[in-house]
Amino acid sequence: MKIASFNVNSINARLPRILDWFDKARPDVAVLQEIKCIDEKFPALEFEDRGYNVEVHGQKTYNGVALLSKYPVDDVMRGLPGDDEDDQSRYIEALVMPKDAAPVRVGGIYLPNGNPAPGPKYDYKIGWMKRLKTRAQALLLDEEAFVLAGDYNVIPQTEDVHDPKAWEGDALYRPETRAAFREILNLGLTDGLRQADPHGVRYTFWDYQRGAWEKDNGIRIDHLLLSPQAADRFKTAGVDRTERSPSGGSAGSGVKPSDHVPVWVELI
DNA sequence: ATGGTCGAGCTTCGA
Repeated sequence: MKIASFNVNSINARLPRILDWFDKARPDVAVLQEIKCIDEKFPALEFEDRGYNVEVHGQKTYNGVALLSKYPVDDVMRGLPGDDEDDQSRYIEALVMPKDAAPVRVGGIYLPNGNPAPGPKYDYKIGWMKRLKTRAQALLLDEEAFVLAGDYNVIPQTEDVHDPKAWEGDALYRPETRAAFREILNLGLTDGLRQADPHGVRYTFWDYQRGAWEKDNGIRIDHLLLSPQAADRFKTAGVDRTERSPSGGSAGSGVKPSDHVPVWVELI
């Protein structure tokens, strides 16, 4: 069972290229971030044609997440609990029920960027991370397999950034940010990409500016966190780096890439 | 050398 996460930076700006990736990668479940559209403008038919059940938590212009599953889903939750004032569409969760395997709960995450830091946007980010920790704690009590996948906007470790000095003080790399991420991991979750390749440099994002892709000036900010029951079913995980190439894809050639690439984990 | 790039939707903001 393959579970993928992809920050698409607008689903409608590069739909052919994204569909081309789906046809190649064939994830059983995918969570998408920064779809940048309301529910009604999400191209659901194109995914339903490929056999996916489509759940969307959209928003005009900014943010927006979706969860696509080849298997039936239940218990769909839109929005991260813990703050009734939060109207940003950054979280979607569902129980995925494969035919021949135990269910897996999948959470799709678009964690706030938080810049400039310090400031209100950074406070929102740290508050959101505390709410995510609370959600993870609640899910752990059920002792079921779950995967929290998405754009965490967190660079966990020094080896996850090309130039650590350049990122000092940034909301993605501040000590408080990394500590909040470690708190979530230390509940007992497994970082899927790290599990697949403990010492590998695997960036998932390259800025559009300053020739970051050409110079491989990347950062690792997209992550797949597994509950103990999901980690017991871990097979492998990876990063589809070629999707960042300007000419990547076949049906999608000529369509500009997202600034993120897909990440995925395979469970038994 | 203090620039440079995207996307949505409107002439700016967020990343």
